[in-house]
Amino acid sequence: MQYWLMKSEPSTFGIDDLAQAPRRRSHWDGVRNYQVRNMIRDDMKQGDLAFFYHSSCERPGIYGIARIVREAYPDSTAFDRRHAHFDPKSDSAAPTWYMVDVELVTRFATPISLEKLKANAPALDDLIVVKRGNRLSITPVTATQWRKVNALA
DNA sequence: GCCAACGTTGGC
DNA sequence: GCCAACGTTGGC
Repeated sequence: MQYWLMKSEPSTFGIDDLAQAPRRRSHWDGVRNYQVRNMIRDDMKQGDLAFFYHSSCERPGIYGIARIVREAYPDSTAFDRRHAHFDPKSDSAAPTWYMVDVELVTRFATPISLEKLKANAPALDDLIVVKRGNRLSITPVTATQWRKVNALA
């Protein structure tokens, strides 16, 4: 059982979208980075929990918790010529890109802003998302970090 | 809108 | 295999 942090732009897909999805479940598609691909394909397991982070928005921060309900399977949007995430190099016989399914667990009554996460240094210094220049849309979170962030919520 | 940071691409 | 150019991300 591992912990994660999953980033998304709320203008594209935010925690409200997940809350309104049927059974509060959705694909997490569009991963087009090899490091992230490897993590979701090789390390992410059913039952893992993840912080739902909003980026590129007015108040970046952690808005709630989601659970991995389906492990990695081929990301069909990579094969869809009309899709924004279409990847002509991806072969359906040997898929390059994978996605998982997530289910909303909790929406925080008060989101934990990036500002607040940073204010809790050094305890959360190593939380990858607060690091400058981090561009990975999914990052691992240690059990200690998980506990500390939850204590802030 | 700016810009730093980073991943990817492609010429050599 | 190197590395400059380019595109993207994401906070501010």
